[in-house]
Amino acid sequence: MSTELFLQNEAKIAVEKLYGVIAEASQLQIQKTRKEFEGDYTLVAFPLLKISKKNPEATSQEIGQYLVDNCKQIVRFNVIKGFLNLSMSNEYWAEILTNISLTNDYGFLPSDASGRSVMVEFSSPNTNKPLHLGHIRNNLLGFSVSRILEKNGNKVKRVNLVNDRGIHICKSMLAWQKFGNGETPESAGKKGDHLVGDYYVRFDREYKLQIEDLKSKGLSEDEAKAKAPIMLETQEMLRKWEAKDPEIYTLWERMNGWVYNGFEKTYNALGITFDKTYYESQTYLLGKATVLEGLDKGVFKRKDDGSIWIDLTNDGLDEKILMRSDGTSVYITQDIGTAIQRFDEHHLDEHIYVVGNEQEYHFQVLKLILKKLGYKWSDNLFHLSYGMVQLPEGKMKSREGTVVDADDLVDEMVSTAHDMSAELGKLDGVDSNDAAAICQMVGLGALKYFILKVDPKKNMTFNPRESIDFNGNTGPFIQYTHARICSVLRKAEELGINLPKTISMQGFTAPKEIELIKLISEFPTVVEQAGKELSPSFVANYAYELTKEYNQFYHDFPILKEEKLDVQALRLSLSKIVGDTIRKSMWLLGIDVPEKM
RNA sequence: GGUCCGGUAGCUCAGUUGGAUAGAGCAACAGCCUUCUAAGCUGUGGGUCACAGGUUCGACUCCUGUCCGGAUCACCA
Repeated sequence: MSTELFLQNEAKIAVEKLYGVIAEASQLQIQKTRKEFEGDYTLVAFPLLKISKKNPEATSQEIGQYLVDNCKQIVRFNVIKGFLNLSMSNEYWAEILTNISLTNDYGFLPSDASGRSVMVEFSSPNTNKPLHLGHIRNNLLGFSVSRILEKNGNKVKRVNLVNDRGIHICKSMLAWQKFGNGETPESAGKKGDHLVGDYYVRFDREYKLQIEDLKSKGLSEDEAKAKAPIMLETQEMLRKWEAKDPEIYTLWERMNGWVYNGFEKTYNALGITFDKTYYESQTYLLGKATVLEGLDKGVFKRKDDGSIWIDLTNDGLDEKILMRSDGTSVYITQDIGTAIQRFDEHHLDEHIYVVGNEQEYHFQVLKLILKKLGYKWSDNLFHLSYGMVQLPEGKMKSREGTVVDADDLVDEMVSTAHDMSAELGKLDGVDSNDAAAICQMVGLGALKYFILKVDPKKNMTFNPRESIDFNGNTGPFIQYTHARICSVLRKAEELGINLPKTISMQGFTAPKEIELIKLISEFPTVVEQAGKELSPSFVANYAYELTKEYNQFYHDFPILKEEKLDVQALRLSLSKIVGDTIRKSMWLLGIDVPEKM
């Protein structure tokens, strides 16, 4: 039980004994005491005035006195205005710390604890261009949220839905066919996803030229766009693909294969894995039967041209098309089918889609349609909608070449980590393999932390130069502190100093130690909160706060050099547990921590 | 135009059932390594929490309106 809950209970008893009224939980507000006042936790008196019928000071005074007299864990109190500040006993904190050190994976629940099964879909790349900064946010969020949900006691399945078909895929195929001269990733010395991306850009260039050409011949913009020969050819290619034309199909498989090899490298570099990968080419026909069923049930209606629609105007939305007049399906048709299939096959309790906020409307519609079709689980579909990543100059635009490429960015972060480590002399005498591993960890740590510390739903600005920071509120700062702690623990072992089994209250010498225990004891609540809100930023900000607090402690107090043994024991235990908590927090973010750096 | 999201220090961000004098980092300046890792620690300066009303003992937080920015409302995905 957290200290907040404990105190809330004690305060409830106090209020009942003193005033004969059982207070509501909402009237018993416990919060951490602000640093400038003495005390650990604070009871806010204002909501209780109606019960006590006394002024804030008198009410606080009475409750404080009662608690000190009747609760051995509370040893002191002071009242400032309407705030009752309570101090817990050293024995209480020693016991908390002992319990934490004896608890396996403190703050983490086993994955069957909730009995719930959750699917998280994220990444969902197109196979016509390489991953960029926007995908990085998506991948990091999806992966971290999966881990957070797992440690909240859920069974989690990470899935990727690859958009491997459609007109945009044909564009890069056609451009390669026309202008590629048989170029391959090997012959070009390029990652496959980058090579294919180049042809996607090439298509666009060609397309624009043809549009201009047609316009100069008197066609309107729209006509030119529709009649450009290269576009007509692409549409023809898509028809052939759908008819499984052998030549087109082979080309498609070949080029997608290049892209998958490229993606795999990027995922590996980022440390991202999936339990299952779905391909749209295998799922895009799903949902059609459901749409026809819905038509029979009268949930949908058919227009004169044969297209099928749902009218959502009564729900504050618009009309939405579900099947084209030629009988082909649109994007949402597939999502309807996929969702039904996944809930049937995997007995899911929840499904989370990690997709950018530009698709909020889409998921709103999807949930509503499934609800109208009678699927009760539609309430358990969540769109984890995250904001855009912008550059200082504004939005990234692939056509203007302002996108930040994922591979380039990772490389740049790692090489900066390398430069900085070398400059600081951190790599002196370190084995070159170890050094490379450390720089990898640090560079990626900087990038991942930078992105995950921001509330997912907010847009964020990424400055390629300034964002590569390794001091202050950054991943490397947290990693560094972990390495420091490891160093202390190594030294302790060398000196034959063992970690104590239980912590003695005599060891407390400073409020800083209690401050640290307080923070560590909040870890389970942080994990829970992050899971509830699907927000890794809670964990990131917590890790930073804990780290900062520990560094102050480390700076001000000797650990191994402390001569009083019970004090030394406490500080060593505390260091160990802080290190563990940092590592676990960072693990939840998908960030590795080094033992040396 | 309708709907949704955001606006907090020069910059990047915290601030969660409404609580005390709104916090960090970066950048700037000034200190601290014969002592467990200085990628650290300490200090200084920096704010009309977009604006105006309202609710209340108390509002960055809740409500209404206005302004600004973004997203979205395709027989695209």
